[in-house]
Amino acid sequence: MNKSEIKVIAVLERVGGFASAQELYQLLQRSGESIGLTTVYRALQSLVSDKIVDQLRREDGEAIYRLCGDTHHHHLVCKQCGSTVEIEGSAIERWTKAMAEEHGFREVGHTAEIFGICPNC
Amino acid sequence: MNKSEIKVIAVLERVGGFASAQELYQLLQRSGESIGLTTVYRALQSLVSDKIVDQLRREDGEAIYRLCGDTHHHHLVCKQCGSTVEIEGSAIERWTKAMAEEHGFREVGHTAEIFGICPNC
DNA sequence: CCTGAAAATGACAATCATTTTCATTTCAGA
DNA sequence: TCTGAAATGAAAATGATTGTCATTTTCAGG
Repeated sequence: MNKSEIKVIAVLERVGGFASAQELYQLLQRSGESIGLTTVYRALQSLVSDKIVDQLRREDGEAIYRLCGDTHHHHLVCKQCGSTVEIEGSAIERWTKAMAEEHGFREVGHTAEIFGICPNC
Repeated sequence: MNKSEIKVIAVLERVGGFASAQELYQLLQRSGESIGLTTVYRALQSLVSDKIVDQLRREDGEAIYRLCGDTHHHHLVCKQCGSTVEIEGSAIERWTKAMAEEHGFREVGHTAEIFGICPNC
């Protein structure tokens, strides 16, 4: 675990959810850290293979990362204005577990998002 | 529905599962079809938005496609080998509706996927 | 048959995330 | 202080996907 990895973990903590490598890089830049994009990618790879960070994919194929073991939440996203509401997802957790068990899958995770039009729009 | 889309559907039928745009393009070339890569991409986009084809992502971010079944389903995806199982998601449908109602959202849709390691891996 | 507008096509270039390369810097231990 | 391996990051390479645009095909109406 080197300095870069620690910096990356720190941003991920601040973010509190998923973020792409490019986003993390920009956040680090803005907060005055001197770190290159290449290094961010390398730190993320390393953290993923150490199972400290979870990696999955956005719909457009971009990789997104978050700290493992986060008690994560889900989002209700407005298609018009982009505002988001954090929502509770214990139903999803149960569904994930049930489906995984039914099909013999191990080490399961999931993604779930709801999008629509918010009351203000 | 134009000629290209029909060609693409035909290959997808032959493949019988997931394939990337590049793979489909090569298969079409090998079977003597005259079709450009751009056109394959366009046909796939169109088929996806018409819900004739399902699109999701390999672990490396490459998009893969296959013919839709007729029911709205979700996927259980193996992180290692990429094999997928269609799963039932009525719990998700209910959750989506409930959350949307609670927060006053209209015209809601959702995405949900479970990923893990399958019994064979 | 024509004919022209609209849709479809595909070669090529552009984009963008990610990876590779490689020269330089850091730093722990001798 | 010296030394070599690991870390760093700028820049180039890669590879999937998308955008551009000139050409071709389709086809309805004359």
